[in-house]
Order: sequence, then structure tokens, then C-alpha cells
Amino acid sequence: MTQAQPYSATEEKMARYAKALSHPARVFILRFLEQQCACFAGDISEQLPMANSTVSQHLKVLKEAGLIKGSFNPPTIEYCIDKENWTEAKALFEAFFTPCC
Amino acid sequence: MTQAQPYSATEEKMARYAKALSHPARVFILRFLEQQCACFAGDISEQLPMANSTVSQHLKVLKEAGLIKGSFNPPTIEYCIDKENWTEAKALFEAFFTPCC
DNA sequence: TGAGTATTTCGTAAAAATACGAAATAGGTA
DNA sequence: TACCTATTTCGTATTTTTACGAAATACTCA
Repeated sequence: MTQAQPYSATEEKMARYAKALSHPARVFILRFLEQQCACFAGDISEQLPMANSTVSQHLKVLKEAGLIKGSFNPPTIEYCIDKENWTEAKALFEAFFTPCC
Repeated sequence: MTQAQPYSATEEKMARYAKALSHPARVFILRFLEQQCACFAGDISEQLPMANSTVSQHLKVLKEAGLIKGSFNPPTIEYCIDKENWTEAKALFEAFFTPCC
């Protein structure tokens, strides 16, 4: 415990994206959205063994992590992958698992 | 909530590895081990702004996730990346971020 | 045997994640 | 205007994570 310095920006980002992926329901949702390109919250909820409100919470976590976007079109909300951040996350994980040396 | 079926093995594994990566200290430790190939718990602890016992806890999480291995050589313990599972995790994340369609 | 070193385990406290059902929101339709 | 539908937010309970310091472990060396 000699160094009180915080973590690098890369480490923080990695951890943030990883945390978003750290629940099987959220992994499922992302894979589902990759296949569907876009779909409604209800379509997702139908596939998952949990209450609507819990699914909504997981969607919020993914939204806050920047991995998905929702476009409001009442009474439904259409969700899709946020491509920009998705690409960033992909690059981060790739670099992480393939070290330079 | 119409389907009470659990998640696929892939989803569970992804989530498990992602959870191991979901704290910046653990990301740091893994990057450190990638560079060092192998090192002692003390070497890691020196680099991190937290108590020894907390670092030990993070090492335990990584060990339980299968991403690192420790070889006991008292009074020290030498840690290194578990290459087999590392390769599996790498493949899982790659496939996840690069969908077929 | 007794001290020293590196590390983990234990006990505990505080914060965050997960889950539910009920209530709120916000627009479309009769 | 009053209802319907899809979704989120709220309040709450339970579990898990994170962190610390003190004590335990396990081996080496004097």
C-alpha cells in the first residue's frame, strides 16, 4: 500500500465496461441486440426469467455504461447497440488480451 | 418474464470473466502480470493503493475466476496468468464483440 | 526453539448490486 | 376525457462486494 495513486484511464474504462458485462442477463441482452439490430424493451423482457422492472434496471446499467441507446417512441422504447462505444470496448478488450510483449 | 429458463453456458462464462475484470485493481493486476510473466503478491501489493489483505482478496477473486494461478514457495507466493483460461476468455470476448451477422 | 517474513484468513462495517411489486409516466385511441 | 399499453421509477429487502486491521499460517534462518 505504498502508492496512493489512482488507476489509469484505460484500467478504469476496462473495469466499467466489464462491470456492465458482469451479469448473464446483460450479456444476453447485448447478444440479443447484436442479432436484432434494434428491438423493444418488451421483446427483451419476454426472453428473460425476471420481472419487467428488473429488466428495465439492467437496461439502465447498459445505457449508463454507454453500450446501448434507447430511442423513445411511446409507448415503446426501441433499443440498439451504441456502436461508437461498442467499438471502443471491443478495442480495449482486444488490446488487453493481446499484450504487446 | 415468460421464460424461466436459465442462461446459456457461454453467457454464464462471459459474465463470470467480466465480473473478474470489473474492478480497476484487478485489471491492473492482470496487466501487471502480463508484463511480468510472474511475480510475488508483495510486488503487486506495492503498486496498489490498498491494504495487503484487500489485494489478497482481489487475487483470490482472480484465482477463483481461473485467470491467474499461484505457486506456493514460502514465505512468498508467485503468481502468473493462467494461460489456458486466459485464452478461453480472450476467445469468448472476441466472439462476443464480433457477431456473425 | 524462537524470531522474522510474506501472505492469507477472519471478523466486521459500509456500500453497491440484484430483485420484486406497486405506483407513476406518457403517449395513443375510443 | 377516460382508458389502454409499454415502460420506468420508487420503496424496500436481501445478497454480494469492497475494504480494513488483527490474528493465523507456514516456512526459513539464527
